Amino acid sequence: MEYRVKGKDIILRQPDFELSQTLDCGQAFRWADDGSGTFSGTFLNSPLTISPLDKGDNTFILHNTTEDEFLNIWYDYFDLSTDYGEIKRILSEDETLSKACAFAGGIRILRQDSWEALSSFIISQNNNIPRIKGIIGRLTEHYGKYPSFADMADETPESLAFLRAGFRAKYLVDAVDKFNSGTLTIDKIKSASVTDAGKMLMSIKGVGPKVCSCALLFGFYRLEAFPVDVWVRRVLDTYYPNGLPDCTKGIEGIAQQYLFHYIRNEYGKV
DNA sequence: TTCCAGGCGTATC
DNA sequence: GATACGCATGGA
Repeated sequence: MEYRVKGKDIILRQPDFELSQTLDCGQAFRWADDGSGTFSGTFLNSPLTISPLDKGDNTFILHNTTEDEFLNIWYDYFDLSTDYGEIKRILSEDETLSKACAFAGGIRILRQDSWEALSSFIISQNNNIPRIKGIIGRLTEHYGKYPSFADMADETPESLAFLRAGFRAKYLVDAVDKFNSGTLTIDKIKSASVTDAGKMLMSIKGVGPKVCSCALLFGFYRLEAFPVDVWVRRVLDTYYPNGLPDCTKGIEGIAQQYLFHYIRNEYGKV
């Protein structure tokens, strides 16, 4: 990772990073491509627009930000301290993963806000990505930002009807209530073992193994969490009937992202 | 019209 | 513990 300040922008050189693969691959739902490959989005209360500058040189422009904001927010959010080149070398011991890494080598795991990731993946269940984005878009438009669980304390399934989230609204309300009552806290989940953290998350109605592992991976940066959805189920059935290869140990979640992107392409449905 | 989408709760055996 | 089924919504 190298960067320099240029006026109001930051010029970033970062290999193993591709914007659409990272920002529009189903791990986050609030980044929008303007049609030219420039993405705009928000983390916590900080907005950002980021563009590819020179694909061959792995350079990007972070528009209208400061060096402080880059180092304190975006450096962590884009997981720039992690060497994905090394991770891909490790995973590429396996033939299928080697292909997946080659196909989608620009994926990075975003270090998202825990509550946003958890609530987003509650919304994601038995749903498709365009509609997930629509529901989350209505939620953020309504609140003028992504609401915290405290912001949503008075919501009921009925008051959330405007989301058109269907049966998921009551699950969102249950999550909101459990955090506002202190039955669950983000800090406790963060500091627990991955097993205990999973149990806490699955005490929420509407959070089963899949939503739980997505929340752990994308909202709590637990790289060993391995979400199994219909797509990954196809990968496992096709390539790994006897389980994941040893090279994925500890970084199953990253492997999952490469495989998820790869299999969706194989089926011609990206 | 029917099927499906980054699943899960519930009933039933 | 496994399996079947319903669930809100909307695009294909």
